[in-house]
Amino acid sequence: MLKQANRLTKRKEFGYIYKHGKYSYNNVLTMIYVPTKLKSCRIGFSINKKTGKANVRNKLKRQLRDIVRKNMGSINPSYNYVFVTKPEIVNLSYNQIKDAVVDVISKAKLFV
RNA sequence: UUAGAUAUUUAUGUGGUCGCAUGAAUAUCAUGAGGAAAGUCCGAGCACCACAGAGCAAGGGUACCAGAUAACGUCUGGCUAGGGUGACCUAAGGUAAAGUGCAACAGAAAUAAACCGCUUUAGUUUACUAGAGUAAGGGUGAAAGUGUGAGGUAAGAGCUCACAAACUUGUUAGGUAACUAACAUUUGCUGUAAACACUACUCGGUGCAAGAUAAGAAAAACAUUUAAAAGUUGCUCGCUUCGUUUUUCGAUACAUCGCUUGAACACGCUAGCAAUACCGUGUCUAGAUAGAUGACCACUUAAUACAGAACUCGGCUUAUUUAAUAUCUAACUAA
RNA sequence: GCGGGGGUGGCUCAGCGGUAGAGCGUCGCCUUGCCAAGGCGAAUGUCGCGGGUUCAAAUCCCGUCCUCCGCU
Repeated sequence: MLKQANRLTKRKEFGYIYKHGKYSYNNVLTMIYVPTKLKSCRIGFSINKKTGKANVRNKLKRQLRDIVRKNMGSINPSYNYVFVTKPEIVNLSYNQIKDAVVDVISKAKLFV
Protein backbone atom coordinates (compact mmCIF):
# COMPACT_ATOMS: atom_id res chain seq x y z
CA MET A 1 0.00 0.00 0.00
CA LEU A 2 1.22 3.43 -0.86
CA LYS A 3 1.18 6.36 1.50
CA GLN A 4 -1.95 8.54 1.55
CA ALA A 5 -0.18 11.40 -0.23
CA ASN A 6 0.79 9.21 -3.16
CA ARG A 7 -2.66 7.73 -3.84
CA LEU A 8 -4.93 8.80 -6.61
CA THR A 9 -8.42 8.48 -5.16
CA LYS A 10 -11.10 10.57 -6.77
CA ARG A 11 -13.18 9.62 -9.75
CA LYS A 12 -12.82 13.07 -11.32
CA GLU A 13 -9.04 12.81 -11.23
CA PHE A 14 -9.10 9.50 -13.02
CA GLY A 15 -11.41 11.03 -15.62
CA TYR A 16 -9.09 13.99 -16.10
CA ILE A 17 -6.08 11.74 -16.64
CA TYR A 18 -7.90 9.53 -19.13
CA LYS A 19 -8.88 12.62 -21.13
CA HIS A 20 -5.68 14.62 -21.13
CA GLY A 21 -2.95 12.04 -20.49
CA LYS A 22 -0.21 10.65 -22.68
CA TYR A 23 0.04 6.92 -23.21
CA SER A 24 2.85 4.45 -22.91
CA TYR A 25 2.20 0.75 -23.27
CA ASN A 26 3.39 -2.77 -23.92
CA ASN A 27 1.52 -6.03 -24.41
CA VAL A 28 0.56 -6.32 -20.72
CA LEU A 29 0.31 -2.83 -19.27
CA THR A 30 -0.77 0.67 -20.24
CA MET A 31 0.52 3.71 -18.36
CA ILE A 32 -1.22 7.06 -18.64
CA TYR A 33 0.50 10.14 -17.24
CA VAL A 34 -0.17 13.84 -16.82
CA PRO A 35 1.93 16.67 -15.33
CA THR A 36 0.97 17.87 -11.85
CA LYS A 37 1.70 20.96 -9.78
CA LEU A 38 1.97 19.05 -6.51
CA LYS A 39 5.38 18.16 -5.18
CA SER A 40 4.74 14.41 -4.89
CA CYS A 41 3.44 12.23 -7.68
CA ARG A 42 0.16 10.35 -7.27
CA ILE A 43 -0.55 6.94 -8.70
CA GLY A 44 -3.74 4.98 -9.37
CA PHE A 45 -4.43 1.46 -10.62
CA SER A 46 -7.25 0.20 -12.79
CA ILE A 47 -7.88 -3.48 -13.40
CA ASN A 48 -10.57 -4.65 -15.80
CA LYS A 49 -13.24 -7.02 -14.55
CA LYS A 50 -12.41 -9.41 -17.36
CA THR A 51 -9.01 -9.98 -15.83
CA GLY A 52 -10.34 -12.37 -13.22
CA LYS A 53 -12.37 -12.77 -10.08
CA ALA A 54 -12.15 -10.47 -7.12
CA ASN A 55 -9.31 -12.20 -5.33
CA VAL A 56 -7.18 -12.31 -8.50
CA ARG A 57 -7.69 -8.60 -9.14
CA ASN A 58 -6.90 -7.72 -5.54
CA LYS A 59 -3.68 -9.66 -5.63
CA LEU A 60 -2.60 -8.01 -8.89
CA LYS A 61 -3.27 -4.59 -7.43
CA ARG A 62 -1.20 -5.37 -4.38
CA GLN A 63 1.71 -6.64 -6.38
CA LEU A 64 1.63 -3.59 -8.64
CA ARG A 65 1.56 -1.28 -5.63
CA ASP A 66 4.49 -3.08 -4.10
CA ILE A 67 6.53 -2.78 -7.29
CA VAL A 68 5.74 0.91 -7.63
CA ARG A 69 6.53 1.59 -3.98
CA LYS A 70 9.96 -0.02 -4.25
CA ASN A 71 10.78 2.07 -7.32
CA MET A 72 9.32 5.28 -5.91
CA GLY A 73 12.71 7.00 -5.73
CA SER A 74 13.39 6.63 -9.43
CA ILE A 75 10.03 7.85 -10.78
CA ASN A 76 9.63 11.46 -11.90
CA PRO A 77 7.57 13.11 -9.12
CA SER A 78 6.03 15.88 -11.23
CA TYR A 79 3.48 13.63 -12.93
CA ASN A 80 0.28 11.75 -12.02
CA TYR A 81 0.05 8.16 -13.24
CA VAL A 82 -2.63 5.55 -13.89
CA PHE A 83 -1.68 1.96 -14.62
CA VAL A 84 -4.24 -0.05 -16.60
CA THR A 85 -3.81 -3.78 -16.98
CA LYS A 86 -4.69 -6.11 -19.82
CA PRO A 87 -6.12 -9.59 -19.26
CA GLU A 88 -2.90 -11.33 -20.34
CA ILE A 89 -1.18 -10.17 -17.14
CA VAL A 90 -2.83 -12.96 -15.14
CA ASN A 91 -0.29 -15.59 -16.17
CA LEU A 92 2.79 -13.55 -15.24
CA SER A 93 4.81 -13.94 -12.06
CA TYR A 94 5.79 -11.13 -9.73
CA ASN A 95 9.19 -10.64 -11.38
CA GLN A 96 7.73 -10.58 -14.89
CA ILE A 97 5.25 -7.90 -13.87
CA LYS A 98 8.13 -5.95 -12.37
CA ASP A 99 9.97 -6.04 -15.69
CA ALA A 100 6.84 -4.88 -17.50
CA VAL A 101 6.42 -1.90 -15.20
CA VAL A 102 10.03 -0.86 -15.62
CA ASP A 103 9.69 -1.27 -19.38
CA VAL A 104 6.64 0.99 -19.56
CA ILE A 105 8.18 3.71 -17.44
CA SER A 106 11.45 3.72 -19.36
CA LYS A 107 9.59 3.96 -22.67
CA ALA A 108 8.08 7.22 -21.45
CA LYS A 109 11.53 8.38 -20.33
CA LEU A 110 10.30 9.29 -16.87
CA PHE A 111 13.14 7.80 -14.85
CA VAL A 112 15.05 10.33 -12.87
C1' U B 1 -8.80 -58.01 0.76
C1' U B 2 -11.92 -55.51 -2.80
C1' A B 3 -16.14 -52.48 -3.72
C1' G B 4 -19.29 -49.21 -1.30
C1' A B 5 -22.81 -46.26 2.55
C1' U B 6 -23.24 -42.56 6.41
C1' A B 7 -21.32 -38.96 9.82
C1' U B 8 -17.29 -35.77 11.21
C1' U B 9 -12.65 -33.09 11.43
C1' U B 10 -8.86 -30.25 8.67
C1' A B 11 -8.37 -25.23 5.32
C1' U B 12 -0.20 -25.45 7.17
C1' G B 13 2.81 -23.23 11.02
C1' U B 14 7.01 -20.21 13.04
C1' G B 15 10.65 -16.34 12.63
C1' G B 16 13.09 -12.07 10.07
C1' U B 17 13.26 -7.42 6.58
C1' C B 18 10.30 -3.62 3.77
C1' G B 19 5.09 -1.81 3.45
C1' C B 20 -0.69 -0.94 4.60
C1' A B 21 -5.48 -0.31 7.88
C1' U B 22 -7.65 0.31 12.80
C1' G B 23 -7.10 1.18 18.05
C1' A B 24 -4.27 2.60 22.29
C1' A B 25 -1.09 4.35 27.43
C1' U B 26 1.79 6.81 20.14
C1' A B 27 10.35 6.78 19.07
C1' U B 28 6.27 1.73 20.32
C1' C B 29 2.73 -2.11 21.01
C1' A B 30 -1.70 -4.99 19.85
C1' U B 31 -5.15 -6.74 16.29
C1' G B 32 -6.37 -7.49 11.04
C1' A B 33 -11.00 -12.14 5.48
C1' G B 34 -14.08 -17.48 4.62
C1' G B 35 -16.02 -22.45 4.96
C1' A B 36 -18.16 -21.08 1.60
C1' A B 37 -16.78 -14.11 2.76
C1' A B 38 -19.67 -16.32 -3.51
C1' G B 39 -24.83 -16.87 -5.83
C1' U B 40 -28.78 -13.42 -3.94
C1' C B 41 -32.82 -18.39 -3.64
C1' C B 42 -35.69 -17.84 1.21
C1' G B 43 -36.40 -15.97 6.48
C1' A B 44 -35.47 -12.03 10.24
C1' G B 45 -33.27 -7.63 12.71
C1' C B 46 -32.54 -2.34 11.65
C1' A B 47 -34.16 2.45 8.92
C1' C B 48 -37.84 5.41 6.33
C1' C B 49 -42.79 5.64 4.27
C1' A B 50 -48.82 7.05 9.61
C1' C B 51 -48.54 3.83 14.56
C1' A B 52 -47.95 -0.28 9.07
C1' G B 53 -53.77 1.04 8.91
C1' A B 54 -59.35 -0.56 6.78
C1' G B 55 -62.22 -2.47 2.54
C1' C B 56 -62.47 -4.16 -2.66
C1' A B 57 -59.92 -5.99 -6.90
C1' A B 58 -55.63 -8.27 -8.71
C1' G B 59 -51.23 -10.95 -7.72
C1' G B 60 -47.22 -13.90 -5.26
C1' G B 61 -45.79 -17.93 -1.93
C1' U B 62 -46.44 -22.57 0.80
C1' A B 63 -48.96 -27.60 0.91
C1' C B 64 -48.26 -35.87 4.44
C1' C B 65 -47.82 -35.82 10.31
C1' A B 66 -45.50 -34.27 14.92
C1' G B 67 -41.76 -31.36 16.97
C1' A B 68 -37.59 -27.41 16.89
C1' U B 69 -36.78 -22.17 15.95
C1' A B 70 -36.97 -15.02 16.58
C1' A B 71 -38.65 -16.63 11.75
C1' C B 72 -38.50 -19.57 7.29
C1' G B 73 -39.76 -22.32 1.45
C1' U B 74 -34.89 -24.23 6.93
C1' C B 75 -33.81 -28.25 10.46
C1' U B 76 -35.02 -33.01 13.40
C1' G B 77 -37.86 -37.46 14.00
C1' G B 78 -41.66 -40.30 11.76
C1' C B 79 -45.51 -41.86 7.70
C1' U B 80 -46.29 -43.08 2.58
C1' A B 81 -44.30 -43.81 -2.42
C1' G B 82 -40.01 -44.90 -5.48
C1' G B 83 -34.71 -46.72 -6.14
C1' G B 84 -30.70 -50.09 -4.37
C1' U B 85 -28.56 -57.41 -3.17
C1' G B 86 -27.49 -54.28 1.19
C1' A B 87 -25.60 -50.28 4.53
C1' C B 88 -28.70 -46.50 2.84
C1' C B 89 -30.66 -42.79 -0.61
C1' U B 90 -34.53 -39.64 -3.16
C1' A B 91 -39.51 -36.93 -3.13
C1' A B 92 -43.24 -29.26 -4.64
C1' G B 93 -45.98 -35.70 -1.17
C1' G B 94 -53.44 -31.53 -0.63
C1' U B 95 -58.11 -31.97 -4.19
C1' A B 96 -59.00 -35.32 -10.85
C1' A B 97 -66.35 -38.01 -7.36
C1' A B 98 -67.20 -29.12 -8.41
C1' G B 99 -66.05 -27.25 -13.35
C1' U B 100 -62.97 -26.02 -17.91
C1' G B 101 -58.81 -27.25 -21.04
C1' C B 102 -55.19 -30.72 -23.29
C1' A B 103 -53.98 -36.01 -24.86
C1' A B 104 -49.88 -35.09 -31.49
C1' C B 105 -49.16 -39.54 -34.78
C1' A B 106 -51.40 -44.25 -34.96
C1' G B 107 -56.09 -46.52 -34.13
C1' A B 108 -62.95 -48.42 -35.38
C1' A B 109 -62.96 -45.74 -30.87
C1' A B 110 -59.17 -41.25 -26.27
C1' U B 111 -64.39 -41.16 -22.66
C1' A B 112 -67.13 -43.25 -24.04
C1' A B 113 -66.46 -47.03 -28.83
C1' A B 114 -68.80 -51.88 -33.62
C1' C B 115 -63.08 -51.70 -38.18
C1' C B 116 -62.13 -56.98 -38.57
C1' G B 117 -64.43 -60.93 -36.03
C1' C B 118 -68.64 -63.92 -33.51
C1' U B 119 -74.19 -64.94 -33.37
C1' U B 120 -78.88 -64.36 -35.50
C1' U B 121 -83.10 -62.46 -38.78
C1' A B 122 -84.65 -61.08 -43.83
C1' G B 123 -83.45 -61.00 -48.97
C1' U B 124 -81.24 -63.03 -52.95
C1' U B 125 -78.35 -67.09 -53.41
C1' U B 126 -73.88 -70.36 -51.90
C1' A B 127 -71.32 -66.07 -51.29
C1' C B 128 -72.88 -61.29 -50.73
C1' U B 129 -76.33 -57.21 -49.17
C1' A B 130 -79.39 -54.94 -45.26
C1' G B 131 -80.97 -54.90 -40.06
C1' A B 132 -80.35 -56.49 -34.88
C1' G B 133 -77.34 -58.41 -30.80
C1' U B 134 -72.35 -58.83 -28.86
C1' A B 135 -66.59 -55.78 -25.76
C1' A B 136 -64.58 -63.02 -25.55
C1' G B 137 -60.43 -62.62 -29.67
C1' G B 138 -57.34 -59.27 -33.31
C1' G B 139 -54.23 -55.08 -34.56
C1' U B 140 -52.81 -49.25 -32.81
C1' G B 141 -50.98 -46.52 -28.83
C1' A B 142 -47.69 -43.86 -23.33
C1' A B 143 -52.72 -45.08 -21.95
C1' A B 144 -58.38 -49.25 -24.45
C1' G B 145 -61.32 -49.78 -17.66
C1' U B 146 -59.56 -55.32 -13.17
C1' G B 147 -57.16 -60.66 -13.49
C1' U B 148 -57.91 -66.26 -13.27
C1' G B 149 -61.49 -70.17 -13.23
C1' A B 150 -66.58 -71.90 -13.39
C1' G B 151 -71.70 -71.17 -14.51
C1' G B 152 -74.60 -68.95 -18.21
C1' U B 153 -75.95 -67.72 -23.62
C1' A B 154 -78.09 -67.80 -30.30
C1' A B 155 -73.20 -65.58 -29.65
C1' G B 156 -71.30 -62.91 -25.65
C1' A B 157 -70.69 -59.87 -21.43
C1' G B 158 -69.27 -58.71 -13.41
C1' C B 159 -74.77 -61.02 -16.34
C1' U B 160 -74.00 -64.48 -11.81
C1' C B 161 -70.56 -67.06 -8.43
C1' A B 162 -65.53 -68.29 -6.15
C1' C B 163 -60.57 -66.57 -5.31
C1' A B 164 -57.15 -62.38 -5.87
C1' A B 165 -56.01 -56.96 -6.62
C1' A B 166 -57.99 -51.84 -6.32
C1' C B 167 -61.49 -48.29 -4.43
C1' U B 168 -65.82 -45.97 -0.98
C1' U B 169 -67.80 -45.96 3.83
C1' G B 170 -67.95 -47.88 8.69
C1' U B 171 -66.39 -50.66 13.13
C1' U B 172 -62.50 -52.62 16.22
C1' A B 173 -57.20 -52.62 17.74
C1' G B 174 -52.36 -49.80 17.82
C1' G B 175 -50.33 -44.73 17.38
C1' U B 176 -50.32 -37.51 19.95
C1' A B 177 -50.87 -37.63 14.50
C1' A B 178 -49.83 -38.78 9.35
C1' C B 179 -50.98 -43.82 9.03
C1' U B 180 -51.04 -49.25 9.76
C1' A B 181 -53.64 -54.08 10.59
C1' A B 182 -58.20 -57.02 10.82
C1' C B 183 -63.42 -57.43 9.72
C1' A B 184 -67.82 -55.85 7.24
C1' U B 185 -69.67 -53.02 3.19
C1' U B 186 -70.07 -50.02 -1.65
C1' U B 187 -68.41 -49.36 -6.63
C1' G B 188 -66.55 -50.41 -11.75
C1' C B 189 -64.55 -44.58 -11.79
C1' U B 190 -58.44 -42.95 -18.00
C1' G B 191 -54.19 -39.59 -17.32
C1' U B 192 -52.52 -34.61 -16.49
C1' A B 193 -53.12 -29.49 -11.32
C1' A B 194 -44.40 -28.76 -12.26
C1' A B 195 -52.39 -26.78 -17.32
C1' C B 196 -56.33 -23.22 -15.62
C1' A B 197 -58.75 -24.03 -11.25
C1' C B 198 -60.51 -25.42 -6.07
C1' U B 199 -59.42 -25.80 -0.69
C1' A B 200 -56.46 -24.29 3.62
C1' C B 201 -52.71 -21.10 5.54
C1' U B 202 -49.87 -16.78 4.48
C1' C B 203 -47.61 -12.09 2.30
C1' G B 204 -47.88 -3.71 2.86
C1' G B 205 -43.55 -1.22 0.10
C1' U B 206 -38.44 0.26 -0.40
C1' G B 207 -33.32 -1.42 0.96
C1' C B 208 -27.39 1.15 4.67
C1' A B 209 -26.82 3.98 -2.53
C1' A B 210 -32.01 2.83 3.92
C1' G B 211 -31.75 6.98 6.95
C1' A B 212 -29.74 11.18 10.32
C1' U B 213 -26.58 15.76 10.80
C1' A B 214 -26.34 20.36 7.32
C1' A B 215 -27.44 26.68 4.69
C1' G B 216 -29.32 28.69 1.95
C1' A B 217 -29.88 32.59 -2.17
C1' A B 218 -31.95 34.31 -6.98
C1' A B 219 -35.25 33.98 -11.34
C1' A B 220 -39.54 32.11 -14.21
C1' A B 221 -44.35 29.63 -14.69
C1' C B 222 -48.78 27.92 -12.27
C1' A B 223 -52.16 28.16 -8.04
C1' U B 224 -54.54 31.09 -4.31
C1' U B 225 -57.42 28.30 1.37
C1' U B 226 -64.75 24.60 1.54
C1' A B 227 -58.62 24.39 -2.18
C1' A B 228 -54.75 22.39 -5.15
C1' A B 229 -50.44 19.41 -5.36
C1' A B 230 -47.16 15.54 -3.57
C1' G B 231 -46.45 10.78 -0.75
C1' U B 232 -48.80 6.14 0.85
C1' U B 233 -47.35 0.45 -5.91
C1' G B 234 -54.50 -0.41 -8.82
C1' C B 235 -59.42 1.70 -6.82
C1' U B 236 -62.20 3.71 -2.43
C1' C B 237 -61.21 5.54 2.40
C1' G B 238 -58.04 7.14 6.07
C1' C B 239 -53.40 9.51 7.19
C1' U B 240 -49.01 12.73 6.44
C1' U B 241 -46.49 17.10 4.31
C1' C B 242 -47.48 22.60 3.50
C1' G B 243 -47.64 26.65 -1.69
C1' U B 244 -46.11 23.38 -6.28
C1' U B 245 -42.82 22.71 -10.47
C1' U B 246 -38.49 24.05 -13.32
C1' U B 247 -33.75 26.54 -13.94
C1' U B 248 -29.24 28.93 -12.08
C1' C B 249 -25.69 29.92 -8.13
C1' G B 250 -23.34 28.33 -3.43
C1' A B 251 -21.28 24.54 0.12
C1' U B 252 -13.89 19.54 -1.01
C1' A B 253 -21.79 16.25 1.43
C1' C B 254 -16.70 11.98 -2.84
C1' A B 255 -17.84 14.74 4.72
C1' U B 256 -19.34 12.77 9.66
C1' C B 257 -22.63 9.31 12.01
C1' G B 258 -25.19 4.75 10.79
C1' C B 259 -20.40 0.72 11.54
C1' U B 260 -20.03 -3.37 14.82
C1' U B 261 -21.62 -6.44 22.05
C1' G B 262 -24.40 -9.84 18.84
C1' A B 263 -31.22 -14.38 18.47
C1' A B 264 -22.29 -13.44 19.48
C1' C B 265 -18.36 -17.10 20.38
C1' A B 266 -15.80 -21.06 23.44
C1' C B 267 -16.11 -24.77 27.30
C1' G B 268 -19.09 -27.53 30.78
C1' C B 269 -23.70 -29.55 33.14
C1' U B 270 -28.83 -31.09 32.78
C1' A B 271 -33.39 -32.45 29.64
C1' G B 272 -34.53 -34.72 24.85
C1' C B 273 -34.01 -40.48 19.96
C1' A B 274 -32.81 -35.73 17.60
C1' A B 275 -33.24 -30.65 15.82
C1' U B 276 -32.67 -27.74 20.12
C1' A B 277 -33.41 -25.47 24.98
C1' C B 278 -32.41 -23.92 30.29
C1' C B 279 -28.32 -22.85 33.47
C1' G B 280 -23.07 -21.82 34.84
C1' U B 281 -18.07 -19.93 33.70
C1' G B 282 -14.97 -17.29 30.48
C1' U B 283 -13.84 -14.00 26.06
C1' C B 284 -14.31 -9.14 23.11
C1' U B 285 -12.47 -11.34 18.07
C1' A B 286 -11.83 -6.89 10.78
C1' G B 287 -14.58 -2.30 10.04
C1' A B 288 -12.06 -0.24 4.84
C1' U B 289 -14.29 3.94 1.29
C1' A B 290 -10.06 3.69 -5.82
C1' G B 291 -11.55 0.31 -0.81
C1' A B 292 -6.60 -2.34 4.39
C1' U B 293 -3.37 -8.97 4.39
C1' G B 294 1.44 -7.86 -0.32
C1' A B 295 6.86 -8.78 -1.63
C1' C B 296 11.44 -11.31 -0.39
C1' C B 297 14.29 -14.92 2.74
C1' A B 298 14.85 -19.28 6.12
C1' C B 299 13.00 -23.60 8.33
C1' U B 300 8.46 -26.55 8.56
C1' U B 301 3.69 -29.41 7.02
C1' A B 302 -0.24 -34.22 4.02
C1' A B 303 -2.07 -29.14 3.11
C1' U B 304 -1.08 -27.30 -3.93
C1' A B 305 -7.82 -26.28 -4.26
C1' C B 306 -12.16 -23.03 -4.45
C1' A B 307 -11.76 -18.28 -3.44
C1' G B 308 -11.48 -11.76 -0.70
C1' A B 309 -15.63 -8.82 4.57
C1' A B 310 -18.56 -3.68 2.48
C1' C B 311 -25.13 -2.79 7.74
C1' U B 312 -25.82 -7.52 10.64
C1' C B 313 -27.61 -12.47 11.67
C1' G B 314 -30.30 -17.78 10.55
C1' G B 315 -30.63 -21.16 6.50
C1' C B 316 -30.44 -23.03 1.34
C1' U B 317 -27.67 -23.60 -3.24
C1' U B 318 -23.22 -23.79 -5.93
C1' A B 319 -17.32 -24.13 -6.21
C1' U B 320 -13.24 -26.87 -3.94
C1' U B 321 -7.30 -29.21 -1.98
C1' U B 322 -4.89 -32.58 1.18
C1' A B 323 -4.84 -35.87 5.04
C1' A B 324 -7.45 -38.44 8.67
C1' U B 325 -11.23 -40.67 12.13
C1' A B 326 -15.65 -43.50 13.61
C1' U B 327 -19.77 -46.72 12.60
C1' C B 328 -22.04 -49.84 9.06
C1' U B 329 -23.07 -52.97 4.26
C1' A B 330 -22.01 -56.61 0.19
C1' A B 331 -18.80 -60.22 -2.07
C1' C B 332 -14.53 -63.34 -1.64
C1' U B 333 -10.60 -65.79 1.28
C1' A B 334 -8.53 -67.83 5.92
C1' A B 335 -8.98 -69.47 11.09
C1' G C 1 -24.61 -3.28 -3.13
C1' C C 2 -29.89 -3.68 -5.40
C1' G C 3 -32.91 -5.01 -9.62
C1' G C 4 -34.43 -6.57 -14.76
C1' G C 5 -33.86 -9.00 -19.73
C1' G C 6 -31.58 -12.63 -23.29
C1' G C 7 -28.95 -17.52 -24.81
C1' U C 8 -32.57 -21.70 -31.15
C1' G C 9 -28.43 -23.34 -38.40
C1' G C 10 -22.62 -18.95 -40.20
C1' C C 11 -25.81 -13.98 -38.98
C1' U C 12 -30.81 -11.64 -37.59
C1' C C 13 -35.02 -13.59 -35.39
C1' A C 14 -40.04 -16.81 -35.16
C1' G C 15 -41.94 -20.98 -32.47
C1' C C 16 -43.68 -21.73 -26.25
C1' G C 17 -46.31 -29.22 -24.59
C1' G C 18 -46.38 -33.71 -29.92
C1' U C 19 -42.95 -31.77 -36.63
C1' A C 20 -37.48 -27.59 -35.28
C1' G C 21 -38.92 -23.05 -38.91
C1' A C 22 -38.34 -17.99 -41.90
C1' G C 23 -35.12 -14.26 -44.18
C1' C C 24 -30.01 -13.26 -45.44
C1' G C 25 -25.63 -16.11 -46.27
C1' U C 26 -23.23 -21.17 -48.14
C1' C C 27 -23.13 -25.24 -51.92
C1' G C 28 -24.96 -27.50 -56.68
C1' C C 29 -27.75 -27.03 -61.30
C1' C C 30 -30.39 -23.76 -64.96
C1' U C 31 -30.07 -18.95 -67.38
C1' U C 32 -25.55 -15.55 -69.71
C1' G C 33 -20.14 -14.76 -74.24
C1' C C 34 -18.82 -13.55 -68.63
C1' C C 35 -20.74 -11.40 -63.95
C1' A C 36 -24.94 -9.61 -61.19
C1' A C 37 -30.13 -10.24 -60.65
C1' G C 38 -33.70 -14.25 -61.34
C1' G C 39 -35.47 -19.66 -61.24
C1' C C 40 -34.98 -24.86 -59.19
C1' G C 41 -32.86 -27.98 -55.51
C1' A C 42 -29.72 -29.28 -51.19
C1' A C 43 -26.87 -29.10 -46.72
C1' U C 44 -26.24 -26.89 -42.02
C1' G C 45 -29.28 -27.58 -34.90
C1' U C 46 -26.82 -32.22 -28.07
C1' C C 47 -32.62 -25.36 -29.01
C1' G C 48 -26.12 -22.50 -23.32
C1' C C 49 -25.31 -26.73 -19.55
C1' G C 50 -27.20 -30.38 -15.56
C1' G C 51 -31.40 -32.52 -13.07
C1' G C 52 -36.88 -33.16 -12.42
C1' U C 53 -42.57 -33.25 -13.81
C1' U C 54 -45.12 -35.63 -18.06
C1' C C 55 -46.76 -41.06 -22.30
C1' A C 56 -43.86 -36.97 -24.61
C1' A C 57 -39.94 -30.89 -22.91
C1' A C 58 -36.72 -25.86 -27.22
C1' U C 59 -41.49 -25.00 -24.50
C1' C C 60 -43.40 -26.30 -17.55
C1' C C 61 -40.31 -26.43 -12.63
C1' C C 62 -35.39 -26.25 -9.98
C1' G C 63 -30.12 -25.44 -10.10
C1' U C 64 -25.95 -23.53 -12.81
C1' C C 65 -22.78 -20.84 -16.59
C1' C C 66 -22.27 -16.85 -20.04
C1' U C 67 -23.92 -12.19 -21.70
C1' C C 68 -26.55 -7.34 -21.98
C1' C C 69 -29.07 -3.31 -19.48
C1' G C 70 -30.85 -0.02 -15.39
C1' C C 71 -30.25 2.40 -10.35
C1' U C 72 -25.18 4.92 -8.67
